Amino acid sequence: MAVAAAPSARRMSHTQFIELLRRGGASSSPRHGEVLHGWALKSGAASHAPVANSLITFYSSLLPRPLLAAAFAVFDEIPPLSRDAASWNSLLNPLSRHRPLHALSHFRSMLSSSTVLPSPHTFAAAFTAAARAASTTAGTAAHALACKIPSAVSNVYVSTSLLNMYCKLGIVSDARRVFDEMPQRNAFSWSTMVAGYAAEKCSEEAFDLFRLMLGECPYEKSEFIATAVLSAVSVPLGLLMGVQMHGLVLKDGMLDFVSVENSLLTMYVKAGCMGAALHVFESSRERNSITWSAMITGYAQNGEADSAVHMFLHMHTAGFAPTEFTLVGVLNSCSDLGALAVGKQAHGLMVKLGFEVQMYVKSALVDMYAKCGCIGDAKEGFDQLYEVDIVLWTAMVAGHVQNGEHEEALTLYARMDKEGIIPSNLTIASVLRACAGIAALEPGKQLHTQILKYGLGLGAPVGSALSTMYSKCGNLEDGMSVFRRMPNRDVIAWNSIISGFSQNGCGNGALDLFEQMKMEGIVPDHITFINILCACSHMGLVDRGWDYFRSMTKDYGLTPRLDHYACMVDILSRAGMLKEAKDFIESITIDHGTCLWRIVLGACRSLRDFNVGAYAGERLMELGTGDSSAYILLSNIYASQRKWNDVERVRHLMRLRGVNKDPGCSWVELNSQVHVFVVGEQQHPESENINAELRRLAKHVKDEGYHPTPKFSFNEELDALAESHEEDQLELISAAYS
DNA sequence: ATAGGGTTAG
Repeated sequence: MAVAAAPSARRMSHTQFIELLRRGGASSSPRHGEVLHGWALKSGAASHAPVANSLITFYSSLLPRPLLAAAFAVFDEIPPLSRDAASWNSLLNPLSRHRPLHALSHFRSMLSSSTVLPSPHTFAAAFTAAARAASTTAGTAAHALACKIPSAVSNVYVSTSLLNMYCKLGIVSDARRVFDEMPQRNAFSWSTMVAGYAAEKCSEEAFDLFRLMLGECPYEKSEFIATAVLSAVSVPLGLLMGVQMHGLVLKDGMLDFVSVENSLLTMYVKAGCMGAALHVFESSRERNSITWSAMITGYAQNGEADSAVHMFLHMHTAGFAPTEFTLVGVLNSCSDLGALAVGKQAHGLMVKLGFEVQMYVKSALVDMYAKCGCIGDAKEGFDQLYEVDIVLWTAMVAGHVQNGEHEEALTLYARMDKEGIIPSNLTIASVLRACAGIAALEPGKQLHTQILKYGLGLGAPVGSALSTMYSKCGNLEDGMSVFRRMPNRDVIAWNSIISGFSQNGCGNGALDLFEQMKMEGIVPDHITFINILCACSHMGLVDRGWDYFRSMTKDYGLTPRLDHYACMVDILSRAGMLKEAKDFIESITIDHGTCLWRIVLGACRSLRDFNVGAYAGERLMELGTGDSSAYILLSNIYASQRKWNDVERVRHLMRLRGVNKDPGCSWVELNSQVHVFVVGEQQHPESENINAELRRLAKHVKDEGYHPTPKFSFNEELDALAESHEEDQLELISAAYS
């Protein structure tokens, strides 16, 4: 190393020293500085401010990690009276980036040192520190001080830093005031202000400011401002502005920047336009891991989980290593799809790449195992953790809820509570869903008091979950009163209350609420239409059902999903329009599996329509359904027509496919004791008394004039099994005991 | 002589 040659070093001037120190830049080895540092100490040059300041800068700009401790040591070695403003500033600047709180105390020491005055550089760094430390107090104090020094606030560097500070503190109105009062602006100032709007999701302000810039100083546009505007308009309703931005960046050749392309792609993802996103993706000249992540999480978040998984595999083939974002995206999709195999593959990659330690990646993993039904694996991952954070607790609780293990979710929550873990709003929402799932009003009310205790308020998702809990417990009035008190009612909140009305037999109320929702400017989504169509089904409103079904696509651009088709089939079937239901199903182009035919078959049973019934049943046989009741219903239809060959064929098919009927089961909780009843079993110690009481009730019902519809079955045993699927339990009881 | 603003997109 030429630097270390002592004789020449001894004769070195300070200027030469600084030049040598700067030579390698940030990529120098620490050793390079240490040698020069040693010389500076020996020769006494280290007490000269310019030399020491350069050393501080050297140490603190080393990559990949600055040596802040060494920089501090150099600062401490300068005799206090020899320290100039640059000595303080050269340390303050890196601290503001890497140790913002430390930077703030360094700034205070500088102010009280009384040997130097703060310079514009000082304020630029102090504002950055306050921004990074998220300290509004320190930031506004520094701003007040800077106002006393005219040269500071008029400086474009300083005022841009101040602007950035207010943006990062989330006080965008003050940021705009700083921006408007700036004597001079450059590309940084414009993009910082727009990024501030973007962070607050002020799409229109960001877009307008960008257009203002294009008019005033088009030469200042940069890829940074383009990405900032695109990020600002990346909201569900930002598509119109987003498309205009697409035109602008295309015209300006900005798409050569992969960052701009990625932002554009993300804009389409957030607008739910995966087709357009895919188009951008496919026509991109350059891709990086962010491009892939954006597509994968985009598919995951837009409910196209299989495309997400496909994209993930495609990424792998293209030779890109997964990132934590792609893994989380693919894990979330595996959760939705129940795709355990791919999920395990992602788990393997996670371990290999060392992402497993990141809390939110691990949460996604636990969540995936929980939702794929491997609650044991989920629990294992969960229990292995040294310190479980609230996100993971919530993932586990939500996993139980998702798996239908509502009691387990409540138990886990009780454990959390006992261990003194403070729940988040998401935890509470999940536990409320568990309560709603089992109509557990008491625990639900206790959660309501906890919401008050922790001051969680009725925002998303707590308010909606609470309202749903009350409605599902049959307490529609409380559901409605929670809904009324929610500060911001989003589409989910409206969906909750609409489904509450619909499920509690208030179909008209549900439809009124739907109109009210639209008047308040809330855009209905897929779920809204499921609720509305269900309400129509309950009320037998065929024409209105069709109107809503069409409106969904025509007015809101929503593609009907299986659930919507199922609701329509249900509406037609309940109204006795079985032929229409059949034709409707056969006009559907999406894969609808077995559920639509099963609805028709069920309806044919109560409407005694054997032709459509047999037709639907045969479709189910072709599809190889594993639903035992379908075999029983079809065989009963043939039996009632005395088509014994067909009866035998269906029953043979059922045996051949190993389809078994899970016996119907119900349970009642009484004084904290759960009593279980299984069809065909007399296990309960009080069976005899219970049966006697049922016989008495059935007789009473009969005496009151209720006569159950005669069944068309020939096989009572099979029919009783099919019956246990149906809602009308009373019919079974009276048939069995009359 | 030495010290300065924004690291965007998942």
